[in-house]
Formats: sequence, C-alpha cells, structure tokens
Amino acid sequence: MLSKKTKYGIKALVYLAKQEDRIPVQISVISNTENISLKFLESILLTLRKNGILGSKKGKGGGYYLLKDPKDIPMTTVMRFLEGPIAMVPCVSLNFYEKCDDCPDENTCAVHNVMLKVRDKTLEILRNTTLADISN
Amino acid sequence: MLSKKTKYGIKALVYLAKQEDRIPVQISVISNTENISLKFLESILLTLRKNGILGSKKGKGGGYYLLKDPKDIPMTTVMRFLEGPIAMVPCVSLNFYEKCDDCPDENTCAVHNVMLKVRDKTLEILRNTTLADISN
DNA sequence: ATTATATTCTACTAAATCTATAGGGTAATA
DNA sequence: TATTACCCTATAGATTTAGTAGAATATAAT
Repeated sequence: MLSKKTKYGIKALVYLAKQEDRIPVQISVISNTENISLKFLESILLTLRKNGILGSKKGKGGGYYLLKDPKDIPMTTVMRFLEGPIAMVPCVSLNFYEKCDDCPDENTCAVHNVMLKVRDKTLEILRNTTLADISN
Repeated sequence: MLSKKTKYGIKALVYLAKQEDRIPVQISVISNTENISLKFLESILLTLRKNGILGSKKGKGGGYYLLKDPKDIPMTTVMRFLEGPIAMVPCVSLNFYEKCDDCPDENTCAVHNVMLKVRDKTLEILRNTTLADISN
C-alpha cells in the first residue's frame, strides 16, 4: 500500500502541474484544496524540492512550483523519491537493491522470480506514465 | 514492499509444494531449512490454515500440508491472505475496498487512475501465476 | 531605512500503528 | 507420554503521520 506521504505528494504534484503558468503556489493553498495536513505536506514538498522536482520561493508571493515540464516527469521518479523502492522485495529492486539475508541463492528463490516479473510490469507502466498523463 | 510475513509464507508454501506426497511437514523443519523464526512461522502457517490453504495434523507425525494442488493456488490468493490488498491504494482494491477520506471524487482522482492501471497489470500476473509455477 | 507581514525552512517531539519476534501454557493425537 | 499444533500475551523497534516552536528570507508598507 502507498503511504499517505506518496499519495499526498502525487496529489500536490498534480495540482502544480495543472497550473498554467509557473508562479509559486503556497503550501496552504494545496493543503486546503486537497485536504492534506499542512505540516505533513510541508515536509513532503521539501523532499520533492531537495530531489530537484520542485523549486521554491520564500516570503510573500512565495511557494512551490514545478522545475520541469510535467510530461518530462515519469511516475517512477516521483514514486522513488516519495515511496522508495518500486519492487516488492529489495532483491529485485533496481535503485534500492539489497540482498535478502534469509535467502542463500537469488536465482533459485521462488519469491525473487515472481516479484521480478511484477516489478517489470509495474515499471513498464510507471515509466511510461508521466505527471502530465495523470493530470488530465 | 512485501512484509516478511508474506515472504516467509510464500517460502513455506513453496517448500510444501515441493513435497511429492502430502505427508505433514513440521513447522520446525520448514523453519530450519528456510531460515525463518519458528514462532513467527507458526503464526503464519496458522493463518494459512484458517484460510483454507493448508491443513494440519497434531501429535507425532503431524505438521502442515497443502490442501489443494499447487497449480490450483494462484498467487493472488496467497498474497491476499498474507499481505492483504494487492492494490496500492484502498480505493482501487477489489477485495479490500475503502473510500479515501481525503478524496472527494474517485473518478477524477489522478492517483486513483494510475493505481488502477498498476493494479490491473499486477493482478494479471499474480492471477496467472500459481504456487506450482513458482515452485520449479 | 525600517518595520511588518508572509512564507518557506529546520529541528524536535509525540502519538499511533505496524512489524517481527519471543514465551508460556493448552489441546489434540499417535 | 511424547510430540506436535494451537492460542494468548507481551514487547522492542521501526515507521508513519503528524504537531510545535521558531529561524530565515523575501516582499510590501510606512
């Protein structure tokens, strides 16, 4: 299951993607229209900024804005920054690989092999779906 | 990410599926060969039994055994009993549906719609993969 | 220039839940 | 009577989802 962090993050990104121009939108505005706890959203947007997806501006007229065109932001990127691994087991993760300590051999591990398939299909979708796609 | 519960559960099921005959296997045997905490595995096998996947027998020569042919146990079933929902958000779950309290309209929710696609593809794989498939 | 205001940013805390495991005792059965 | 599953409880640790308090910074008003 997606954490609320990820869900809220995506919602916020969609909100920003729907803005025609790139003028900063305040956290409180997104928080209100999307029913998201303000402080929680604050930290979410911060991590998105630190990962180069969002830009920010302080003071009056400040807020957050997208740094790239929504069609250049694949959902894989968003998911990885917010949720972490897309794979269901660390041992099939591309970006967060970790060896399972209980498993002697990945090649013969049944779990490994199903989850590899699931990962591939999931990646296929998320890679080919951009923020622009889901914002319509 | 899969919980260890699910992962261990699958491993145990695979172990049982590999047995030619259906004679009961003791928890401790599976626990030892698969590097799984005994007590944890105990509770896992119990839930699998209560959900009709496993049978059990007490006393000497007792243990757990599969109730059905491995090829008749799709991974969707296993996953739902162990992990719960397969979907990434409750609002696109078939068996564990729940309305999102932050979301006024599912049809126009961006998150809802991507995750619906992901769910469909994931289901497609897990439905068509049985315990027999992953036990080779 | 100075002050006020609006906003992000940072750090610390906290409650609630979930995860993974351990312990001890009971019930059934060979 | 030994063996095994069954059941109940507790718990340490991690994670999630926030809340609190204030610092830093940009703009606007005076």
